[in-house]
Amino acid sequence: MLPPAAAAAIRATAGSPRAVRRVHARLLKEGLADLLPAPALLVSAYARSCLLPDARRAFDDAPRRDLYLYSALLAAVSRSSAPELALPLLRRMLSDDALRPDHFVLASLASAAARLRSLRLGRQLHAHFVASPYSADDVVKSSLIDMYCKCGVPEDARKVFDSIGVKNGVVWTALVSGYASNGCTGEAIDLFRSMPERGLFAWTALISGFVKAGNNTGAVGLFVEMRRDGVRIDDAFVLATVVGGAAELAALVLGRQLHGFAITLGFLSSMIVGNALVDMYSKCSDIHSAREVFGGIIVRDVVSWTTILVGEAQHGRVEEVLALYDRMLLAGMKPNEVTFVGLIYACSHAGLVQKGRQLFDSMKREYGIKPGLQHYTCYLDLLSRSGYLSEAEELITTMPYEPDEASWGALLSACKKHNDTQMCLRVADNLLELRPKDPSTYILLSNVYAVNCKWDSVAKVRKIMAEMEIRKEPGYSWIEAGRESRMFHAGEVPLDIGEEITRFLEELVSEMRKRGYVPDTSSVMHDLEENEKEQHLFLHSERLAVAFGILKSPPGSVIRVVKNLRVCGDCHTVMKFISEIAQRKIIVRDASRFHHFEDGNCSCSEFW
DNA sequence: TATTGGGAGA
Repeated sequence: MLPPAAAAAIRATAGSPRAVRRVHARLLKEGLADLLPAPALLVSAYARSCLLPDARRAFDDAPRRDLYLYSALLAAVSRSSAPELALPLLRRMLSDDALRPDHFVLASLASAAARLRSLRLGRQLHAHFVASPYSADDVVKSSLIDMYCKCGVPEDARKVFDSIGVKNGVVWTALVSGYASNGCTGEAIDLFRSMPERGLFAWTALISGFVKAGNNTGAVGLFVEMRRDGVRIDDAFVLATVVGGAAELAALVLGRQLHGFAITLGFLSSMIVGNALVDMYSKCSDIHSAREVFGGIIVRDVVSWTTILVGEAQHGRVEEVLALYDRMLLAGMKPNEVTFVGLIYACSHAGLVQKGRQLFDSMKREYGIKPGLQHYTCYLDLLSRSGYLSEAEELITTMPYEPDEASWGALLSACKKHNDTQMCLRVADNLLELRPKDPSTYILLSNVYAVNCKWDSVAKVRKIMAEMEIRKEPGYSWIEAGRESRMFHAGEVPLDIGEEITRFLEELVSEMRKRGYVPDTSSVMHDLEENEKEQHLFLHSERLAVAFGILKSPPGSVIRVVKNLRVCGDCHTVMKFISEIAQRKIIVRDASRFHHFEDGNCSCSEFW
């Protein structure tokens, strides 16, 4: 038996990699490392220090594999970034060591199934659990509740919930969060209100569920209510969550208020709040404040670095992105798969083919990260945008993933841009076969076929659109004016100030024409006369919003607009003209990136 | 000896 003092020493290492290694070395030297329960304790200690490879090694070095050892490693694996590794471990446990899973093992496996979103595995575990001697265990039940919610079937979670006699806080919050994140707002609120005690944990679960379901306005409202209720904010999770909601809403005024609030509560140096604020400022087009907050985070992790890096990338600041990456490596930080999405994306939007190629290679070679479909799509975009069309086509057919709508779409826009007619038609046919979901893809396809006079294909595209009842999602844009935000819909002139806006836009257009503006109506899908098409463009929502902004804000201030779709080519041109004529900096966040318009130019260098 | 719920990046 391991002396109690030695067991206590292992437990006391609490998340410090150096301490675990030191204690492990001492145990080896004193010949205690194999005494039970040292192996299981070491596995857990390594796992708590985020040293999964070391935990695995400790597992492999153990003289005997028992349930304790398995449950320690399974708990670590199911919490890790690769929960799928729990499955081979389970098979090994069942066949090589002939061990039956107990409630500890079942709880961890259910949590792995939740993270893998594997309803099949989850249901199998549930069946096994019900037939096992542990079928009354509430910890496994809370894990199953979470699994059903994460797999999108909160009604099944409810059945497990109802089977629990005395419910603790974990059980309640698991289901509240599950209802909310699946968009079952009413159920979430009802359950929340019927909780015997509503602590910070429950509020955080509810609010984060709202944010996950995209109900950001609701989340902010709940946060206000929580404050009114006088709930003490002991930890920073809820702030990070609600700041994330403000980021999605692009609500800069609200975001600034939350920032001030974080300072008041003393969470300014908190990493998770800092990370959320960096993302919020970046999504609210205020990249300067994002940089400032990033500079103030004392202990930065890979998420902090990746957040600011992706922010700079979306704002088109390639030099900053590459400089940040160097600083990140110098600081000893290991980039992950998200970091590489940001890096390759930045290179793609700046046409840095060699640099992007080098990064794509180093991801696998130096960091052992297997490129995902998203990486291939970014890389494909980089090659094809920069004119390496045949290499891109070769890549799309040889890459280890089935190309999706985004991959073919990227290739199609590129060969359209580079006027490779034959390839355009080949790619378009492939894309059409996928029966894309995104209406803008059909617009692109229809344009490509129309330009090449493939009228039968144009007809086919239109027929599919009609069949699938695909209509282009209506465009809308919003802009913050004072404390509230104002929304503009394409083609709809607001009653109160519409006249003022249209008059102003007309003035702008006539000045633009003097400077050489010719409307580009190729993005208008409808069968209309040319002047009617121009009228359509004239009322695109971002123009209404920008005109409103210029009219209603102090001269010289920055105009920030958010749009739900991508800006069309013509609006992009118009924004450049307006920034020059009105002498205003205009920042538009569209569905894919940011455009900073200033003195007739855009930060995206025509890459979007 | 171990197990469950809320958090930040695409």
